[in-house]
Amino acid sequence: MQRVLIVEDEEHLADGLRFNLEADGFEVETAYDGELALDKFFVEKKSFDLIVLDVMMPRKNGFEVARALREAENFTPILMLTALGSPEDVLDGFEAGADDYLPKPFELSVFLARFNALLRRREWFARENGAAKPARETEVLTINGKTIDFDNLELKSDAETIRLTLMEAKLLRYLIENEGKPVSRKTILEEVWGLHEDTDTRAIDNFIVRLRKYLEIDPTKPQILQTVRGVGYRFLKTDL
Amino acid sequence: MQRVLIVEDEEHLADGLRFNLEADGFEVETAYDGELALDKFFVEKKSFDLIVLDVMMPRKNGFEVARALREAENFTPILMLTALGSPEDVLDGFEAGADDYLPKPFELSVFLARFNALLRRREWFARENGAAKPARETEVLTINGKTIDFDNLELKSDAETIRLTLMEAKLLRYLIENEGKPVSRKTILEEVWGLHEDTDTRAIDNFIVRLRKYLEIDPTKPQILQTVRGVGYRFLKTDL
DNA sequence: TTTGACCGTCAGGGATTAATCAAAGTTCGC
DNA sequence: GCGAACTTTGATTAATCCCTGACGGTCAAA
Repeated sequence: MQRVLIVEDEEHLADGLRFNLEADGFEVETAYDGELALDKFFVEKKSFDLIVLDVMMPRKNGFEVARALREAENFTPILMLTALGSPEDVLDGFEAGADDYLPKPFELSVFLARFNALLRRREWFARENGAAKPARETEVLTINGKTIDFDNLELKSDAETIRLTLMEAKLLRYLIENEGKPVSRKTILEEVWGLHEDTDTRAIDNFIVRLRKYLEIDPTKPQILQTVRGVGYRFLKTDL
Repeated sequence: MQRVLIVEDEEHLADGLRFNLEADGFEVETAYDGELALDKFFVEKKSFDLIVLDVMMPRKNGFEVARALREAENFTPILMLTALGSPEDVLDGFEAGADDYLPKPFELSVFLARFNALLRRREWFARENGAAKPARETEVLTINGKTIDFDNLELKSDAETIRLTLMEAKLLRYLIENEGKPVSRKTILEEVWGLHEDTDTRAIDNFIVRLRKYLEIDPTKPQILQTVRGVGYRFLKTDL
């Protein structure tokens, strides 16, 4: 169970947040001013997964609390909560060590979204750091007995394995993503080549020819990479 | 140097952000729509420390890009940037996998604060976790009759024993860990050399040449350490 | 059937990227 | 500091991609 500390002097708001977070399965503690908050860490030696921290409080404000924690090498994620919404205040918050800064009043749903985003960031960093590298999601598609593997930039059949070049892969990938839908030459140039100018080129045709040789049973009778005259091309998945 | 990807179709805004981030010492790449952004990851095999992601873009919007990345187990922090500021839109953004959500128009200073907060979060998690690295399994691999022994940095065949240098071993191990998958030069420089800058160097090539001489039956026709033009290299295990 | 727009195809060249190798630089132990 | 082992640089050569542009074929409307 994840542990959360709410530091907020408005009891009503603190209780409201506690209620909602507990409903979501969090273990919640509250502190009604900055001094009490710091005591949780430095006197009671507690630790939390996240701190919800108000700025304007008696005795020690949120900025001071955040700074004190960071100075003490405590890097618990902080979601700062305050009525001060000017850019200067926001900057102060981040500068003090906040991870997010949410001006009051706020929608509960938005609060929860930001709250959860902060928590999930930890999970994600942990996964990124590769402790567990689960089986690689190989993004594959099979056409005419050929397996398209964008992860490895290759196209395998029983007989052979063809290596796709960068442009081949980009184009094919784009067409597949728009499967069934005709895509105009102009759009392809923009999306795949990044060309926004209106150039007359046979470049696309060339790649289509090559991709057809790779994929089609009979390249002269395209089933999968169809020409849509006057428009462009379309990828059509006939089987699986 | 930290690497940032800006995905934004308004060229003016993208250029402005690039200018400011580069001034702060970041290495910036831009993509002008969602498709091009995904290509950076899935085709060019690049990696970034942070993504600045616009929502409203042609062809593939920011929500879709974010979802696609998270589904592919890519957990690069995302700072979402958009004109859509209603609570529903914010929720959509976080639900798609964003780490922060900043409505346009925004003050540059606020953008930079949130941007930096996201990056520093990684540092902080790393510090929290100490140096918890998973124990390395001593795996022995045999290629073309040569046994690779990373423990002793040796490469044994019947005839001889080749001693691997540190860099040779690091590079080889990294390629083997990504067996079958092309790894970009940039990624190799980051993961093996620890260089985050964009240097033009032939250092990798040199080691590839050497490793090929060690491992390949015919170094002029690489079977195991293949070149993937425009991307980098890939280790391919042909037999056991 | 004619006509013009559109598409398929291919050879060749330009541009980019990689391989190679020698030489210089770096690091480390002694 | 010296020398050996290791790594990187830089210039040159080689490879490969991708685009250009021409030509011929095909399609559909008049």
